[in-house]
Amino acid sequence: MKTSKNKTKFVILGLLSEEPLTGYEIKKIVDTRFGFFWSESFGQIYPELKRLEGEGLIIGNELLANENQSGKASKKYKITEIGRGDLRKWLAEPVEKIAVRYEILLKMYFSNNTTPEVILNHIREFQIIHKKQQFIFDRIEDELRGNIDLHENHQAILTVLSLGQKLEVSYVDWSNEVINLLEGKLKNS
Amino acid sequence: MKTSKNKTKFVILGLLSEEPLTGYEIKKIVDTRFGFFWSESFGQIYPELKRLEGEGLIIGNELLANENQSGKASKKYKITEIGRGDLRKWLAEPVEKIAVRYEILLKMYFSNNTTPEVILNHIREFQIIHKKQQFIFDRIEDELRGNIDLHENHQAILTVLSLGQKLEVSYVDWSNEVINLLEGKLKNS
DNA sequence: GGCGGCATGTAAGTTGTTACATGATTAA
DNA sequence: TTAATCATGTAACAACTTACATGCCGCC
Repeated sequence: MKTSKNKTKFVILGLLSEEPLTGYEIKKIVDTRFGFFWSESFGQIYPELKRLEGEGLIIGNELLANENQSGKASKKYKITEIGRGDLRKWLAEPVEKIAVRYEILLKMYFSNNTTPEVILNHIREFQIIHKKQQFIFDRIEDELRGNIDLHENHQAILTVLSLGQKLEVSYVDWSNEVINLLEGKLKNS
Repeated sequence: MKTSKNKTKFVILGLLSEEPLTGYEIKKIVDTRFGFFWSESFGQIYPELKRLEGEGLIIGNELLANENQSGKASKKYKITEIGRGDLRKWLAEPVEKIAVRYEILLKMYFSNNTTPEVILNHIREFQIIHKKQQFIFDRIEDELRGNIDLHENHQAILTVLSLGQKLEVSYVDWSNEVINLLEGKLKNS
């Protein structure tokens, strides 16, 4: 089974399977809810929405400027039955292996070419970012556990969040180890 | 400080900072040693080597077919002092935030649109892959700890590996949790 | 004789980012 | 009045993948 590329399509279909949305709203949801494991830009979303409408997988409904809360006309899309079919088919396809890029590990690997101080600063910065993210995730978890029926896919959201939390623990633990190691090295020199 | 894009450049400079290499060897090293946090294709490496040579950051040395172990002529590149300067400059620049794409979390998030069995199969597959990877990393660690002076950047390699190991633990733990949850759901239905 | 590994390279296509243009409303 | 938010869309570019062409050597 050949796996489908063009994941933007399925991000859109997946989000529209819950409720009708505009392109702008899709982008916002991807940024806030999927931020730690996915990203999409407007330059991908808008042309893709047009394409999917052309294929009959979604249908758009124009809203006049006075019908929504903004000053500009917008377009709310909803998924069709054909769209749901494509979504289900993709869900059953084999999962593509995770794709990651950690520039920090590249710099760590090549760290012989610079001073320990330079690397230490990077790791400290890294740790600050991930401690913050850890805090945010824990907040989100509290909120979700307090409102069990806010989303119909409540359990799925918690499961996704759970991997995010575990990864943040790994990042913070690892940076602690590296900071200790590098600080020890600096003291002995 | 604006961060440099075009990371292929620094992967090449970084690897050449240790020893002269051919394009083919660079690709092999990226695949085997950086595989879990980075990737480069031939289509990126070969044109980039040409460009870097044109800029005087590296210099290539042609080897005839009979001078190496293959049947084809090859080109060994080594880094210049200017190249080392660029590498050091990049090492001091702020680190770009990690970029990840977990298609499995997308499917998890949208799992309401399919059956628990479909998701369960994906998670089981995911777990098999990451248990294998965990085993491989532990092997590499044993090997490295047994040969302390194989590489001059020995400690850096262990540090990079350490994050890989922690991430694999997260993946395996998480998939265990999800498998238990979904199997429970299937029994109660 | 065929396959896998060594080895280089290009072309075409896809994917994704960034910047820009447009423009109304609301809050500081 | 100015910045932020809502909102859509395109153009240019940069990054990256995939397939292909070429060809020797050693092994089974």
